[in-house]
Amino acid sequence: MGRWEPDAAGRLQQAALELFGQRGYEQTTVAEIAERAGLTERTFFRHFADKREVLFRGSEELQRLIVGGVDDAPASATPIEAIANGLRAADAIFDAERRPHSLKRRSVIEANPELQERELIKLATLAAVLADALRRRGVEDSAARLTADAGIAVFRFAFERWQRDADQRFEDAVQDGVERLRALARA
Amino acid sequence: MGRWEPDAAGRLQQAALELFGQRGYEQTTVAEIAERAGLTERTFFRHFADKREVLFRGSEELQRLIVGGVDDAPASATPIEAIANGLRAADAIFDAERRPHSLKRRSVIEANPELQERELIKLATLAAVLADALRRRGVEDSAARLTADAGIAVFRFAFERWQRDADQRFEDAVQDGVERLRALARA
DNA sequence: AGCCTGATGACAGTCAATGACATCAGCGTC
DNA sequence: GACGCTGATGTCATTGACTGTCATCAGGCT
Repeated sequence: MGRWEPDAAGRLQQAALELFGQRGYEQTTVAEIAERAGLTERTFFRHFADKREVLFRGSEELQRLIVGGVDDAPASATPIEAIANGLRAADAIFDAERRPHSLKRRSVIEANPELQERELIKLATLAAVLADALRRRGVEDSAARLTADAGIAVFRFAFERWQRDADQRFEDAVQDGVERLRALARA
Repeated sequence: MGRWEPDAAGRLQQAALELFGQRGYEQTTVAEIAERAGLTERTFFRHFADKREVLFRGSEELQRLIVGGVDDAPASATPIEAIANGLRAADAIFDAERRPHSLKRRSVIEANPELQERELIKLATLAAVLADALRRRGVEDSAARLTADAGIAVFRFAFERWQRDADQRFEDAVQDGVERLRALARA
């Protein structure tokens, strides 16, 4: 056993989510979060760049997973199919166990514009790396950007469905989202 | 003549833009901006909700203008045509005179993630009110949202073109953007 | 045993943001 | 023309996010 309790970042995230849920984001100070996690305020800022980031822990991993899924798509896949393949890979993260945590997180973010800003820039970053992944597959630049943006729309659709329906698999929600997008494009 | 120099908000915005351009956004304090404008820090926060907002002055007016243009579109216009009509109305704001200011502003925002976050949420808000405007025209909900998002893509395209080419009229850039979108949807 | 490393604590400092109260030119009112 | 009201501003105090710097110290390496 180590010198300190393990998983400091995880404890901070858990403490933050609980306090944000109880008192609200703005009414919770970083010092309070740190105290609940058995750490100091200074240590909080060693694990997270700012107060908001504690709610976006793991977003880099999600991004890696999705981009990896795009890269792994067969060469024969069309751009939107490659994106769908990437999004389906996120199924490994969005499992049933994670749902309660995800729902709490969502309600905190929805109650706070500052946090929505952060969420938007995370999605914009994801769009940018998805476009890069498509370009690596030989997709022309503007088509890559547009398809990546459409992929984000599908992601949001699927994520919302997965959160709403208890027994909706994320993978299937992605599939439905892509089909729905195709229908809209046809109309 | 009034008791104070006129247009306090405008002076603050001008001072902020100059200082951000010289020293950078983070290296400039609100007190410095206020001092250059001949005001106090406290007064800055009476005109702007936070330090970032000083760079987004007039975004409500832009929004009103665009939504007004959508509302004014003939009933026979398709959703995307109505959106285009709205975006063209922004031509009244994006004139040649405004370009230098707009370019400085852009370079400041591009250098700072915090400011990009704010820009993203402004665009998301615009998308939301555009979708509302379409629903008022009787467009079904999900189509309204999708078309509004597409409209934002056209806005970004047109804005970028208008900033790059000195003698590109914003109105024309919008038209090109819509045509380009149509071509992509056809492919 | 001695040294190094990396995660943490302690402490001081800056600056964004807010609340409370004071000021005072210009305005209309009587 | 004094009188009081209004609204934009100034002054002061405070909180809390974030940063820089140095100290601490268990565990691993030699």
